[in-house]
Amino acid sequence: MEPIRRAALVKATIDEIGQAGSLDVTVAQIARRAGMSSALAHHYFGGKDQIFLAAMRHTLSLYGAEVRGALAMARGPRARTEAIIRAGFNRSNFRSDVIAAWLNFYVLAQSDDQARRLLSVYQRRLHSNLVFNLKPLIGPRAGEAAVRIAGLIDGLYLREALTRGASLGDEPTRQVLTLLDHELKSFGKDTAT
Amino acid sequence: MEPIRRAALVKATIDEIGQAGSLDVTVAQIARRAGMSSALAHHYFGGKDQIFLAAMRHTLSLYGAEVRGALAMARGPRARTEAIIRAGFNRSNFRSDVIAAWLNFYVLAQSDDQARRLLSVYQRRLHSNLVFNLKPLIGPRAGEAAVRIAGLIDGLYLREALTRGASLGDEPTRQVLTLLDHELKSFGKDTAT
DNA sequence: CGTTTTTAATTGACTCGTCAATCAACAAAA
DNA sequence: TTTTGTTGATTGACGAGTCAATTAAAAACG
Repeated sequence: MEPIRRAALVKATIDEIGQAGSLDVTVAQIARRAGMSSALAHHYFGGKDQIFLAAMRHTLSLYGAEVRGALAMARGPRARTEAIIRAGFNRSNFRSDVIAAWLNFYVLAQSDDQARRLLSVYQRRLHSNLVFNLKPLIGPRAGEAAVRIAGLIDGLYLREALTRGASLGDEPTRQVLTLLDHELKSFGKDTAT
Repeated sequence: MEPIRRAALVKATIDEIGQAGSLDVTVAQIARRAGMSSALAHHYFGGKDQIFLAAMRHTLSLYGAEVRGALAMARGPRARTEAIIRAGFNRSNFRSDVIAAWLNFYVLAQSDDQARRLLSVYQRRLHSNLVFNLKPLIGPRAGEAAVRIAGLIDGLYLREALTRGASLGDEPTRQVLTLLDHELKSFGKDTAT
């Protein structure tokens, strides 16, 4: 029973946060949505914070899986870089519950050490994935280029996530791919330090 | 008295949110920090939400003033673009209370219409400031370039804001300026479409 | 100028609701 | 009968918002 209940609670937590837009949801709401009493939620998770963290971990691990999946499909460094970029702007990342999870994750990361560590794991993974695939293309400039590409992914995701109604799909992806082209073309031009 | 009290409450709200990292602060806490009773806070603002919105507006208007100030100092489109970029990474924007304000602002913008509108005003202002100054430099490509520059500003700000300890100052600025160089240099290269 | 009336500022005490967490008790499987 | 799953009821604390009552300032009046 335990794993089933835990999974149901995690799912319910994500849904509830998505609907509220914030972490301001009660254990009772979560438990009700998961079809059990609030006492049981406490029994399995110990407290509200732990439920939240489990839900965050779950959302992040889904994103990680997506990136890994996209990477597995692509052949060659250029295609793999593109795959990483496209994964970030997948439709699934713009479901309102996923958006809510990320934004509240950022808020939480200010004060909660576990959240910050979790976040930095995913940031580092994105960065090193980019560097690994950019290196064969542009060599030592891969590091800096990766910072820009990752930054642009984050920034455009944020804008897109907060602009209701105007989400026309792959415009952000196009923008990042254009940046990628810039980075590739300008390779070797001014190698001054 | 009224304007003084309102200002004190706004200030106290920003400080309190900064310390908590979230909007999870009580009216009583805010009022105490502002040196008055919670009843008075309700008297002047009507409710918690309105206090929050006033605090957000205040933070955002400070940022707006900063950008305007930086713009006034700069001569020529290139320098003005640079000024906008530098303003975004000003030390003042990385005070913990300002970071907290922005992150919680994003969270609020998901569900609160006033917050979303306020946010989009500032996004549009940034965008049109960039376009206006990029146009003399790169013509019709200014629009797309502005999206990328603004996106990178947002993304790198986010990273920097959430990376405690590793804030070494002007690295994000450098990255965005490098992007700006890319955008300027690649003008006219592939004018396809 | 002194007195009365009006208005603004201010609060302590209170209401009503909510919520996290606990626990004792019940059910059901092993 | 021991372990696991489950809940209703309860507790203790806290918090937003209200209100009647108090003081202080200002305006109107004679």
